[in-house]
Amino acid sequence: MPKLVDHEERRAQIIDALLRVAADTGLHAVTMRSVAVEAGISVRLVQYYFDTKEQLLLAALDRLAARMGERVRDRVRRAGSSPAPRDIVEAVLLEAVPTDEESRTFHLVYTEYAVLSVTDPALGGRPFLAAPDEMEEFLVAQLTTAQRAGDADPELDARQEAVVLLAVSAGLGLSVLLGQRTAGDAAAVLHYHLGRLFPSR
Amino acid sequence: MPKLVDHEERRAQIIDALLRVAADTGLHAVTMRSVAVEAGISVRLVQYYFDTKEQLLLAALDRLAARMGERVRDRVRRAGSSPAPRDIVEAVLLEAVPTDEESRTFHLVYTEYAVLSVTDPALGGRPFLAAPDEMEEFLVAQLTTAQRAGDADPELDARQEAVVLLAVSAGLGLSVLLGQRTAGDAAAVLHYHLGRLFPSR
DNA sequence: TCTTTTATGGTACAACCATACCATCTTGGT
DNA sequence: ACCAAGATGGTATGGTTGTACCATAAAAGA
Repeated sequence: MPKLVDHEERRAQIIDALLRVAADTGLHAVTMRSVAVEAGISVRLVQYYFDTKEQLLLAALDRLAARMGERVRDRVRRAGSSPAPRDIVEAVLLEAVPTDEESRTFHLVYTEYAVLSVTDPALGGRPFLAAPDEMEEFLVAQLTTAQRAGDADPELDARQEAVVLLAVSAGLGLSVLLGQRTAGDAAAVLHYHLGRLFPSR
Repeated sequence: MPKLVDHEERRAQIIDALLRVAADTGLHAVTMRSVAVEAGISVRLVQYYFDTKEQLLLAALDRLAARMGERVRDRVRRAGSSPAPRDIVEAVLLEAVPTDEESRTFHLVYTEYAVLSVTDPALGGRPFLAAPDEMEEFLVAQLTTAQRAGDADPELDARQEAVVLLAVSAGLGLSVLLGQRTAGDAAAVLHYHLGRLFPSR
């Protein structure tokens, strides 16, 4: 065997190029050529590591979803020393608001994929379903914990409130992406809403 | 002068064809040819009524935004006989949840445009800004009215709550579009949340 | 009836796209 | 030292897209 190239590393490098292209010229501008140019390699190589464009797009989506999962888990872990449900919930939901550049890229491209999946059958079953469901269960658990601990009104319907929380963070994140609101404003609104859910005492 | 053709009607017919194509094969599948086929006319005619593709897309976006404005105003008018702010707010926000097929088409295509506008400079300034701002002011007004009438907790920050409402309805609408939730569920969640904002007594 | 304007069809063209194919280095094993 | 296999470059091909161009039918005004 010849040259020794780490395939996974190469693939990651190409996918990162794709994400950069998608983030600043749109998912529709992602072509074999544009990705190759952005990655600084030849088109042939993109073909070599991802046989077809569809496979390239699917691989990029997988990486995106995995990376976003990591980011959320990191947030939970970092806020995990103080086990107050309110802090955990706020940390997790804040991940939906694009603050740093990486976050913005991820959410923009992810949203582009999500919208595309509505009409493109090839993206049909993808992780657009699983992740939100997990998240909903997680939020329900946190809310009921808080209720039992007396940190949240026991009259609340935890499941409905969880769905509201998910919708709020998605809506705020989208408005930030569209440039209607700054990330700071969105974070403040989220903070306010959580303040109503978890009365300080 | 010859044949007598109502230009506006023709243009509307073509734009409707575009919306149908965009709604069931995606905005990326909107091409001069696909629109012409869907409208049952020749490509040349599409060129004739909209000189360039960009102008066609912009005209379609304008029509879309206008039509959505109409729908919201209709809702307000229909719920307007009983002037309870809560009913008005619920009616308006429910418009963001795609129930009937026309509503689904509109919101899907509108969302596709909105996401596209992030990366496409030609869609830069468009109505993605104006409409939400108007809406925010409207909601603030309704909330403060309700507070003065004793129908809502005067402790609430009307502006923050308005932003939350906007985010909730956008988030719920998106989740319905993505097939994560039914329109009925989304409406129920919205109803629940409004129930918390406007205590029955 | 003739002409001028409008509405339409068809086609050609240059650019771009995904992909298939052919060739050429490079290097690990023998 | 050689060779087989992996890694890469270049190019050809068939299809699609937006748009420009050339034609013609139709009908309103003279």
